Amino acid sequence: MDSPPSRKQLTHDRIVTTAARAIRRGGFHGVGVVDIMKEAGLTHGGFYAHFSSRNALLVEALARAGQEGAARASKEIAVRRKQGASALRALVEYYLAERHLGTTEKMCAVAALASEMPRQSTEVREAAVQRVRGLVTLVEQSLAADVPAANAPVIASQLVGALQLSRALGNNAAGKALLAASRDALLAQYDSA
Amino acid sequence: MDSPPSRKQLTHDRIVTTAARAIRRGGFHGVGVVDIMKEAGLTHGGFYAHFSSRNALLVEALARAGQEGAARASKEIAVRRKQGASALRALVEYYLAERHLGTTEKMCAVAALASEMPRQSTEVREAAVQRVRGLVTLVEQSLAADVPAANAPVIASQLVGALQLSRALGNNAAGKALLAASRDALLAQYDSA
DNA sequence: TGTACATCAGTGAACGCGCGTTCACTGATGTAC
DNA sequence: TGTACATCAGTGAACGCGCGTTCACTGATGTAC
Repeated sequence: MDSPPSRKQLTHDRIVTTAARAIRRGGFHGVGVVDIMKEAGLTHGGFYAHFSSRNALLVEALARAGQEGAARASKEIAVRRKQGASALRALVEYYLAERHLGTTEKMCAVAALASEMPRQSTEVREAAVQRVRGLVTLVEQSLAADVPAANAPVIASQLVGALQLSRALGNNAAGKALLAASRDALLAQYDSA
Repeated sequence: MDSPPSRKQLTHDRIVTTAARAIRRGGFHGVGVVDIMKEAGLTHGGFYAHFSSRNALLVEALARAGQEGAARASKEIAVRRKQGASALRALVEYYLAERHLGTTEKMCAVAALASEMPRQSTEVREAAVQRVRGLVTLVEQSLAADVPAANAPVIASQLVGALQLSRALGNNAAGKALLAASRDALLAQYDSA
């Protein structure tokens, strides 16, 4: 069924992957068509053979950022689980790791973009809603059996809020302290172990 | 000591107030010099008699947004306290009110701008840190005597995260449900009453 | 109290620049015979 | 297997537009005498 991807599909993919990182790094407004094409090793002229508009790229980039973020989270959670952590502890310690104070481009799109989401076009906002849902699902899957699933959206909010506020404080003692305090609070409340 | 404000000071103030609302409505990138001046009833040419750059306005606007937000919060909290709510309940019910799903321009600058803060210039980021600190202080002042002040940053994160995620979900049932769940979770944990 | 002048806040045209978008073209890939 | 042609992905120059910023000017305010 899957024919091997054409050259064009490969290029399209590369542009989307590049954009998925660029928006998490620089925000929706932060990187332009020219920069993304350059970063993907192309000239900007070919852009509209792949996307009907910049907006269309943003939609695809958000979806890609979600896939990448989920895949990375699963991997990192698996590593921590093998070391004996509960699923929730694994998620919390991964998500609120100090490393994420400085790097946003490979992390959660929701944490990177949340406050800009309501200001986007309809299509981008719809893609953003899917990202929020995806994050909530990820949390849900990490809850211990005795924690009701209804807590997942609240925990997701806490994760996002904590990462954003600590990033706003900076990659320094203040930021790290807030991360640590948030990890402790979440684990004390929801980690039965 | 305070001489009456000059005409120029009054105009300056009006521009800053306009900008403080504009950035919460449209984000740091969302509104330009021309729009802000127009909204303040002026032409854009006079801008640089008041500010050395757009960036300098952003710094002042953030500070103003903080003052306005704090004043509004105090007022709203006082109203709820008079009706018998605890300080924390008053804060939580004010901050996570459904009304704030649709309106950002008079609400908390941190919730409106958090994910954009790390991408700003040094001066704007410094002003942003002050806004985060201000929010934490507001929370701290609302904690019951038996709740350690160390919880304030975590609670602030939860407030910001919940408001942002529910705004991202939209001004609809999904958004309202997340707000309500977050209010309940915060009050169950920290409101001793 | 009235006039002459200096100061000053705000105007509006203009600038350079970067953005999203378009398009005629090129050079490579693939197909027909 | 080789040649002739069609298809197609990507190039690079150009566009209109809006942005932040500059500046010569105007009209109002305030001061000196």
